[in-house]
Amino acid sequence: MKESPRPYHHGHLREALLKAAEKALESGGAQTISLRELSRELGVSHTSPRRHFADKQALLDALALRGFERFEIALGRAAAASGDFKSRLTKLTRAYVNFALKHPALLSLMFEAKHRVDAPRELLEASEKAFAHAHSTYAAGQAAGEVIPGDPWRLSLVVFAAMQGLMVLSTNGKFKGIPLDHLVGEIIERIILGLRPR
Amino acid sequence: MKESPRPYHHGHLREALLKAAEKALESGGAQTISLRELSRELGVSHTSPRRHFADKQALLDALALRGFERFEIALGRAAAASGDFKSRLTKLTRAYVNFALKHPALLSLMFEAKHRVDAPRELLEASEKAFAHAHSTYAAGQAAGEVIPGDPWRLSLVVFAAMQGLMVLSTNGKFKGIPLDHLVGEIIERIILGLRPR
DNA sequence: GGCACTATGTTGTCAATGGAAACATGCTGC
DNA sequence: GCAGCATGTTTCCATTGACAACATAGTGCC
Repeated sequence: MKESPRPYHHGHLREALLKAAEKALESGGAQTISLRELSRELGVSHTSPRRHFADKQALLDALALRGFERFEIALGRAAAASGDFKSRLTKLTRAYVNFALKHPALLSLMFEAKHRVDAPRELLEASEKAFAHAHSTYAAGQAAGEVIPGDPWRLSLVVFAAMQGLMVLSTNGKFKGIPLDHLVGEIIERIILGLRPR
Repeated sequence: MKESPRPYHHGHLREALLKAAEKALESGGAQTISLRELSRELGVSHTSPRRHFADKQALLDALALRGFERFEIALGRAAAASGDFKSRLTKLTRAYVNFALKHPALLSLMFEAKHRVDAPRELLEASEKAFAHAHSTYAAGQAAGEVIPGDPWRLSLVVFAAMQGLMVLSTNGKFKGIPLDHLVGEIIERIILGLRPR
């Protein structure tokens, strides 16, 4: 039955919808995603998405959730590197920036979804999990005496906030014509100076 | 004719639309703004907004532009304060955070609008103008020998990026239960240490 | 082996929306 | 006082998200 011209059941509709939605997201923002448009692309009827997502928002939330999962993986890989605090923090930060540059619309969607008052708990948890990698990197830095004492969450906030803000303040991956990539090192340098015990 | 039950011309429709749109924005996000809904509230026909805004996006852009203008005023007032670099930077940063906490949805809209590929030039200029206050604060700090030399734009980026990120990473005005207000001083402290000549 | 159950997709329909065109009204400058 | 223009209205259309009722197919149970 797999080869019949059009099997009644799509088979992987949920996956296919998410994939198509992400493509649409990257190429035109969350606003431009239309359930009917997606259905048309996939050759299914315009209401079939409802079997998998109660709501358009539910689809967007699912997209955000997968975003956090991939984000977590990317940060996790970077955090696993060895080296001193500075080099580890740099790796982590670059992973962050790379993700943000590769999936700008997705990242926006992720944080927007997280900030909705009725954000699903799953989403908040996925976000926590991803940022936990920063927490552990800081804790290791503290253990090695390279970082002042204090709540690692609060310390890590400084760098991540700076990176996140970097994205928002920049235009088209650049700030005043300078590629973000070049700025990462500089910013980390400044911040680490403020974190070093003295 | 001003007192007739319903004058044919509204008189301040553009202003009224912007005002109503901003109210809707603050209470439900840009998504929830509907031109027809706004028209109904104002008691005009559902197509009248088109006389003032070619497009829904045009209305949102106008909203963003006014946001940048008010933002610029707030930062300008803070930047005008006297004192040493740290106190001036703190004032500036608090102005930023206050604005962000008071108008979260507007701030998102502002940066989103600025990032659109076809963002109107006006918007970019308004954004530049607002952030120029940071530039001048840094330049003054350098002149007084309180800040390391270097392009003030790049230096100011660190603090503003951190603040902007703080907003994005926080949830409901708090980070790990700590009000953002309390974090501002801490973050500035860390960053200034990295900016101080040594 | 057959039959109910359930998951998945479809058809038909609705109200709301953004947008466009043609028209109405009233202000303003000559 | 009138011609032209700015502003608002009416009417219409295609698209959209959502809903209900129905169709199809795969699964488990006897």
